[in-house]
Parts: sequence; structure tokens; C-alpha cells
Amino acid sequence: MKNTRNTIAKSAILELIKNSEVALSHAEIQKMNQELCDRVTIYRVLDRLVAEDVIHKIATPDGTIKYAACHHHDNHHHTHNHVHFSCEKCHSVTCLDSVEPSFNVPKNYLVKQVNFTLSGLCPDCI
Amino acid sequence: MKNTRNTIAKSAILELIKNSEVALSHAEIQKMNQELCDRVTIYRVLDRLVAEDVIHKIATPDGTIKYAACHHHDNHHHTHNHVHFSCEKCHSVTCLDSVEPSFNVPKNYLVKQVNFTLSGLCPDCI
DNA sequence: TTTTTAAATGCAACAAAGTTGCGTTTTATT
DNA sequence: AATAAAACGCAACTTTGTTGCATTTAAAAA
Repeated sequence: MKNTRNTIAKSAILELIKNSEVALSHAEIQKMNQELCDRVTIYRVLDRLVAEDVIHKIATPDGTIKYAACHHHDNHHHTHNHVHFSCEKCHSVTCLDSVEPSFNVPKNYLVKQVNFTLSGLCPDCI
Repeated sequence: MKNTRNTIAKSAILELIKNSEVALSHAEIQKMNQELCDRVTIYRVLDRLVAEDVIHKIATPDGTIKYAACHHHDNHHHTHNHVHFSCEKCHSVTCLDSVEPSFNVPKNYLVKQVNFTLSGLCPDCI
């Protein structure tokens, strides 16, 4: 992991993501913090936070990339292989840490990551 | 379902998708058939084919939208709730129709679709 | 504390991806 | 063959993401 500094923009963006119940897209972060920093800086900060393993990327079923804080469980060991829920009405994306899918790994494939997204209506939109 | 016509572009694009082992993106379809039709027409044809339930959309972990032909199993009943594999090396996306994941649906959420993508190395890249 | 230097930023300029409006062409029904 | 709506091409536009470079800033070294 390369050296990466703490800056105002980085701290502010991380706080937004940590304080959010749902995963946030670049566009949403930009709207939430108009004056903070340049559009390009948001892209770069997000890339850094992902590289540092502080947040993780989620692709919604419509291809939008959203970011959520990583929850480090047990002893320094955590995984991004948890389930996400994408609401088709309000477009919110939530991490469902409790849900653990099981499946049979197909032969000849080397599975490194799983990306499991349920979609439908979230509790607020039901 | 609204009335939708058969055109040269629609047939050609559907053939490309049907004949492909892997799911195709708009950009890939465009490259494969330079002279056939306009960029915009490809977007519109893909939307139509999805609406007709002839192909389905898949969002890869990096947010790229790909399209694959629908396999109608049993009696006219089919689901898109199958597993996809996304190769991180060659970026191919394959439908793994045989893999059936199981999971416990969280309370308060209405699940309408599941989108399960495994990623890693495909048989060709292993 | 001051100096230093590489990381981080802002800005401008691109590139890529997707959308919309509109006049023209084409499908398929009458 | 006539017709009406669907589909098309093209141009223009918006959105999204990237790159280069000069300037600023964080944090380590002097």
C-alpha cells in the first residue's frame, strides 16, 4: 500500500460515506458537498479510499457505481463478499451484512470475489 | 408489451448476442458491426430486446452493462435470477445457468430480482 | 520551527457513454 | 397501392470519467 495523506477533501468525503445509511455514488457525493472540492478530486479520493480498503465499490443492476464504508468484523479480517440491496424505487443501495448466500462454485472457474445484489423494494418504499 | 417490428439492425444485433458465448456490451456490439447502423440505433434496439424479454442486462462489477440472450427453460417460464461470471482478466461475462445460489431473504425487504455475479478467472484465463 | 519533496488539488481540455429531438425511411397492416 | 406508426440517421446535447500540468499542501526531515 502506497503512502496516502489525510486531506480535508478525503476526510469530508469519508465522513459522508460513513454517516450514510446507503451507498453513495460520485454524483450524490458531489451534490452533497458542492463547495468542498473539484469533481476530479472526488474521483481521485474515492479511488484512494478503495485502494486503502476503507470503502468498497458496488455496481448496481443499472451499472451505477456506489461506495459504502467497509465494516471490519472479527480480527482485522473482513470481506466485501456480502449481499447488497438495491431499491428499484428510491435507488438506494444498502449493505446486508447478515445475509450469507451459499452456492456451488463451478468447475474450471477461479472465483475471487462474489457480488450479490438483491433488488426490489426497500423497507422505506414497501 | 407494445408492438415492435423486425428490422435488419434488430435481427443482426440479436444474432450477434445469440451467437456469442459471452455477454456483449454496447461498445463491443458497435465494434463487431461497424457498418450496420448508427450508434443510437444500437442503444434503442438493445432497449427493445430487453423490453421484449429476448435478452437481459447484466451489470459487471465495474459498472459496464452487458447483454446476453435469455434461455427460456421449462414451460415458457424463465428467470434472469441466475449466476453470472465476470472474468477480471479478459472481461468476459458468462451466464452460469447451472449454479443456483441459496440465501435467506431479509425481513422488510421485497426482493424482486437477484443479481449474482462471481468474478475471478474464467477457464480460458486460468 | 523552517525546509523540503512528493502527494494532492484545481483547472482546462479531452474522451467515452448515453440521451433527445426531428425530419426521413421502412415495416407491416389496411 | 395507400397509410400510419415504428424505427432510423444525424446532429446536438448531457453526463460520466480521464489526463496533463502548474500550484498548493501534508508530513517527514533538517
